[in-house]
Amino acid sequence: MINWNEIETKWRKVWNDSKDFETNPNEKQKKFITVAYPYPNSPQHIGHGRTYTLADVHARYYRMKGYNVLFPMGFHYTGTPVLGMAKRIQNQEKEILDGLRNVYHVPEDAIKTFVEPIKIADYFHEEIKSGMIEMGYSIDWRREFTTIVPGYQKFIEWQITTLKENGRIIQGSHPVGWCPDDGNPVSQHDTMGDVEPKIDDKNFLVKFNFGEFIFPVTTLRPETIFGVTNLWVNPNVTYKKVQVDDKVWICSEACAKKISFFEKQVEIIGEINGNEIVGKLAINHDGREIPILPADFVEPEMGTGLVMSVPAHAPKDYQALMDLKSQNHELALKIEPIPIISTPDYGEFPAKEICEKLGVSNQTDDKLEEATKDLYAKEFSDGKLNEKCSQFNNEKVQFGRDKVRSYLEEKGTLEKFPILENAPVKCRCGAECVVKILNNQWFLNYGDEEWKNLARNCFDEMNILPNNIKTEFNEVIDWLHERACARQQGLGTTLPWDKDWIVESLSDSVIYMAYYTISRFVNDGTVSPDNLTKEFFDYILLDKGDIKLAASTSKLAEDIINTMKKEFNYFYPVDSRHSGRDLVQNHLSFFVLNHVAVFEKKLWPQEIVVNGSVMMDGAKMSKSMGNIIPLRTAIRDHGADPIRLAIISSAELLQDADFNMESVTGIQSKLESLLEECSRLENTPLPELQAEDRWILSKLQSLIGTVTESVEKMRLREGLHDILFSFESDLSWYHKRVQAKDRDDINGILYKINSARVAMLSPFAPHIAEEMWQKLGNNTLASKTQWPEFSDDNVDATSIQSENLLKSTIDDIANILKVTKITPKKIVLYVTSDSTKKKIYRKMLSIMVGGQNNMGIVMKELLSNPDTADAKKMPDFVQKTIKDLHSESEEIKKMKLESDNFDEKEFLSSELCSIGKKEFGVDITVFAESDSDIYDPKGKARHARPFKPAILIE
RNA sequence: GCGGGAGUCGCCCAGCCUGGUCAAAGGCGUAGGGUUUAGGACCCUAUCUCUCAGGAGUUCGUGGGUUCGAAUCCCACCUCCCGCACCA
Repeated sequence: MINWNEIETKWRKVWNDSKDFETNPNEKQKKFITVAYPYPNSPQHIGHGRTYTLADVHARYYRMKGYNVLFPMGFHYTGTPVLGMAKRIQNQEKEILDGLRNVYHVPEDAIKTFVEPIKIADYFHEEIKSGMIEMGYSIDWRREFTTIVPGYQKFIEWQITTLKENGRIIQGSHPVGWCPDDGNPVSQHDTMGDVEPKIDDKNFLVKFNFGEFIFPVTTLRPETIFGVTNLWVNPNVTYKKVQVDDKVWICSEACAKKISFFEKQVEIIGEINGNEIVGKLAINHDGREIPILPADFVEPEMGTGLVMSVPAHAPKDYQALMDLKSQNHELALKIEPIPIISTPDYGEFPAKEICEKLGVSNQTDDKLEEATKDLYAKEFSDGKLNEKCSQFNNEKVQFGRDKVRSYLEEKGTLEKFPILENAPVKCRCGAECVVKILNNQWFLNYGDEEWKNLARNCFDEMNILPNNIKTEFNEVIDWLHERACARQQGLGTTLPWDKDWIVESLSDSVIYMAYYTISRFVNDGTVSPDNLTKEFFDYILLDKGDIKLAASTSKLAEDIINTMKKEFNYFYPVDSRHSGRDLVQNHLSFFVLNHVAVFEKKLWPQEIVVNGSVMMDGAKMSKSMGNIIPLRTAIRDHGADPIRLAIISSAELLQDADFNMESVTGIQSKLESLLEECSRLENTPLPELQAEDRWILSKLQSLIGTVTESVEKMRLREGLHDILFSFESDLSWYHKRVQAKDRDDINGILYKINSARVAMLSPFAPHIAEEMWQKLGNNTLASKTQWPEFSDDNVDATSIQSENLLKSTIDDIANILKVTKITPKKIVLYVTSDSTKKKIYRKMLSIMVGGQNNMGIVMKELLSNPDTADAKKMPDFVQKTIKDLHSESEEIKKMKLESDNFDEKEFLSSELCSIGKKEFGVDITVFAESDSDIYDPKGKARHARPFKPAILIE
């Protein structure tokens, strides 16, 4: 049994002592690899470990390739979650305390300090950092920071100011979930049951004129304004007369309350009964008179408590109208639905059709919900507005809706009426949350086409791994619009020009990688945060202004400024940014958008690597399921390397990785046996190479080639599999061959093979690879050795073909034995020696190497050449050979064509006899077709073809 | 609705990017054998169908297409999973 922790601690100390991962600029080419930093409100679990592990493998690989690799890390303190946690801890809420004690195993005296939000972040910061160190991540810790240290805040102030100066920030209003009691915005962490308040801002308020009053209704479908036949009011409800700014609205009391949060002056000044309104007329946007009718389905809590009626397209409206008609309601009898949308699968009156189809009985029928949902979806996706919609005639509903919306907005008859989609949402204080429209909010104007185009430009030239996620990025860029970049609470940096606001957490984490390049100077005291002025950053990061200005405002010596500037210029741009796929829609896209908004093109990011999440035994990890394994626990129990490999080997980049114990133990035993093997091997000279030696060394070359390619493309699962598992089958064939010959001189060859394997394993499993490397007798570090180079020269084409011949011949013999079920007494092989056949074979190779395999064409070619014209006499041979070659890969065909003919008879007699005897227990004799002493009682010899010996078994 | 991903030989899952070496790796299960006092663990062999000479047939969600050739490329359809914001 390996003591993983002991080995790992040992090698971590060696790395640490030699400061291998502390990276400063030098004459070598650089790679700047970064991962999205963690938010420290819980310990990291195996899932978090994935992104960091992938990035670490990447970093370690490039280090071995000879690059000067910078792999830094920071901690994202910005935001509100720890605030909510602290509040809950202060309230002694059992749920969170239990979680801290039982799931996260936080010591009691630490929990006591958690009433202070920063203490929570500090605790988990250290916890996460320790885990990263224990995982063996090759991070330059000298550059570490949190996002609330003064230096970083200076940087963020500079960033946000620069964005504002560049015209990227605008001001406007937007809706948030809001606790009326606390007077604060609420997010997931502030609500009971941790529900995210979801705001539907596709809901609109449309105003009708009603005498001196406004008669407001809400709708999700503003385009249906053209099909309104009447309005609905609940006759049993007492409505309020409400002074809203300079107008008086009639609406429900609930509505009055809602709009009071929409930045309006709201005052209830009177009452009016629903039935008082019934039968009266209101005026729509273009002056048409619309009668007001009674309906029971109208709920005062919904919207404004008033409804507009579009009976042609809204099943509820249709049914309510029918109900009234059946009561011979005088006004209702005069009303006919006005169809305004034509939809393929429906006739003129879709609402009527669907109500009749579902057999709706009256306006309180539950089936109406389904009918409404179906019809809305169908009309949205397939419907077109008709001529009743005047200038919007022929627009598809999905586009027309927005046009109608802005048309009405301009007329002043429509405004936004955002609602809480998942209401009721309760704040932790117990109050029911509402939607509040915040005015004067600051936005990053991601909707700006010119900005989007810069981002598209950047994406086009960037390497995105895996490549198929590129379309998703394009989608996100298309779809992004203004995004709030400031909040009123939480940790972070205040807006320099508006101290009421704090820079929002997703906006202060977009170009901070630049800060890594200079943070070590702040950390070691060379400069203090006060020195980091706007002019200083302008000069260092944007090459704006000049050294004199930077020096005078920052009060720093010019040579210090120049050193820092050089360091930034050396490491920037970011060569690779790693992150989980959940950040595609926000962080990674913002990362690009902000880079293109701040930096010139040569400093734009070069690559993004996106990975999927981690499942636990096939299930999603979650606290409630109790299947979260803290990373540090896992390291302690199983070792860092086995966990790294289990994460890497279970899925390709974008797929969800499944973590399970079997794979961990499987990997442990694999590593253990490799370690044992390494301990047995010594660096002895290579023996004189035999066929199988040349073959396995060729295979090693292709292993190096494929693993290198895999790692370059971050297909780490594939690469790791090739190193650890796929190559095993080649090795076992090699051992079979060697054993059949009773050889004991292969130590040097195995040493060479395993040295390459261990070196390639090093980025994946760095600790155990060092141990193996040492056991192989090296006194250098595996992590500092050169990545094995693929070399074409070491690929022996002949040995690959001959080994294939050997295997296929053995397969053929086994196949015959299986089918015939005879017990062999004697096996005889006949190889072709016919020079005509060989000539034809080579000629066919040359014809077929381009992909040609049409019998007619091949034959024509053969006959046109006098050397191979004899093919006419052996069409059977030609046909079978086409089949043989047809199933060979292009690569092998080329190899065969390029290499000289080798002597099949000699090879098979010397190589097949030993291994064949072992396999089948009888002697194998090999004849050439033309041998004078040939033993061929059944006339099999003539069937022999190149690389396809004829076989006789007795 | 919009967007993304997936559907493979009893099950899980690779292969698809870069078409031919694919009846298709690996694991599980199943069957036979070995080892073991027994159990377990381990090792070997077999595992789509047919076939007493290395062969043939039918398979990779469904239906088309491109190609000499398709699990792999293109189109359509069906089914399942995930994300849709001011939150890290």
